[in-house]
Amino acid sequence: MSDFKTEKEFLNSYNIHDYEVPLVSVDMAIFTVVDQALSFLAVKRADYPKKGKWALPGGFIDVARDKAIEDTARRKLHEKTGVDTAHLEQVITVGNRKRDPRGWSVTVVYMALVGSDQLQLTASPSAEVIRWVSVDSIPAKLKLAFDHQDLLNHCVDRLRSKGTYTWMPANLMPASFTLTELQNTFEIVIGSKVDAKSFRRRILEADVVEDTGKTKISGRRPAKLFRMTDSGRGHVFSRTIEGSRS
Amino acid sequence: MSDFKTEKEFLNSYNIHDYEVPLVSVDMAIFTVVDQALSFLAVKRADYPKKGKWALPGGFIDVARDKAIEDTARRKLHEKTGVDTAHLEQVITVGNRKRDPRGWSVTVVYMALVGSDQLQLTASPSAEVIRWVSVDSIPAKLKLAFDHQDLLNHCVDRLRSKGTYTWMPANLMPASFTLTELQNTFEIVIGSKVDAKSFRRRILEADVVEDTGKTKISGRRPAKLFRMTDSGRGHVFSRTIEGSRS
DNA sequence: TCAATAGTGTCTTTCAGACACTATAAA
DNA sequence: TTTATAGTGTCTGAAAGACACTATTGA
Repeated sequence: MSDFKTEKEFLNSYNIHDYEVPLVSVDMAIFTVVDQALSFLAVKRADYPKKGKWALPGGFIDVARDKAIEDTARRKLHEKTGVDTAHLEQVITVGNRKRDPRGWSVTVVYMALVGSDQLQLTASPSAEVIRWVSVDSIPAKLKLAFDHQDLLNHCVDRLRSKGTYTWMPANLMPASFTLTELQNTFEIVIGSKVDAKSFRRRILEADVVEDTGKTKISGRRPAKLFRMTDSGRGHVFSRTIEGSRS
Repeated sequence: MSDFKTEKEFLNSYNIHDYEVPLVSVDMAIFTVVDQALSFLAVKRADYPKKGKWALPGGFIDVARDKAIEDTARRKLHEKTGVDTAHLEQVITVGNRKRDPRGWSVTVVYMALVGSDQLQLTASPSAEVIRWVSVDSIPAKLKLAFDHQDLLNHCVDRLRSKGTYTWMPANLMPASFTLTELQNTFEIVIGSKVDAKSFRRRILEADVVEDTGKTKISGRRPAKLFRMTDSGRGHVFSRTIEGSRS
């Protein structure tokens, strides 16, 4: 390094373009439950590289527009789904020389959970095609570009794992829901059946839901409708729920 | 975007320096236990910006040398401590417009745990001054530059939290250790006393240590020396340990 | 009244907390 | 023989699993 006299002098002479720098992007795994299956949002790439291939939604940080990385994530989420408020969580950052043909590339991966009621898939400006895909049965045609399958797997693992000891999967629910519907969503997320009594005990004792006073009539006996409490939003249970022991 | 005919044509014309890109760095919270206190490694910055201020060790990705981000982290770890093998874990990525005076900056933060026996602080090439600092009592003179105190707090929180349900803190131990020493380290990490019987039961039933056959004579009754098992390396306990209930 | 779904009672199991106890060495 | 530290026996308590049970509706 040269020897500058002051910080100001140093900063005046500093130019990022004098250095070999990596690309930085944000990629997103946006989850919801569609037809009883945990699904993520896939987009067909409208531009090079990997034009026409399916991938996770994402893009570059707009240093003029985005104040912080999370803004980039929220912007992308809104562009694709029209949704603003949702559970948004940073999962991992992957960076290496190989993952993008344009060169050394870093991507910050976020996971978003959206309620299956609140989505209205917005056609993005670049007229990309967009669709929900079940995480367990991705058709051969939808093989994801770059290392996006790895990134997605990371997010799915995190979601499944947190599903056993946090309240997180509740963010996949609509504004009001029955406990059976909630249990069903948890089962889809963690991938195994859980006992109704244990599940209800856990939820009701944790103060994470409140009765709306309404009921839902669909099957035979009407079911009470609940909503999430604000206080429960980040709840972590003291033990994991595992499903059947045998 | 322009309309290229092929991916190759697109890539040939692509130049990262045509875009406004953020800086990308790696910062590290390197932990060990010194004098019964959880401590991290602080370095006195040898260059601008923030020359002369204390900070977390870190630096830019060397796109020529580092194949992947973790290589950058391992390189920094080795430069500062001379240690190669250690628990290394990505904690968070922070990126925003404000954190670095050079401009929009992203840092990928790693946490490393090193055994208090295996360190030999290497003077780094830029002749930085380096020292261990207790995380709970950082002297005013060592106020960290940039947002490094926030980054450190994130790492400490993660370590404390994982200390209650994983085997992670064992990576702070020397190659062999007594269960009392191990318990002591866990107590330092999680910040509360734990019951000896509960602790031993948990550890011994989890198959994460094995008897070395040797004993350590220091206090009165000699204590058995154990070592970590390889199989236990990533062990997650099924419940948290909390320390005293009252 | 029966089928189907909602919701409960209650016993067992697992593992942490509490704490009194025994064991083994040095001085 | 005392004292300090290592290490154990065993009871209690909290929360999950198992599963049989009751409740409420529509057909």
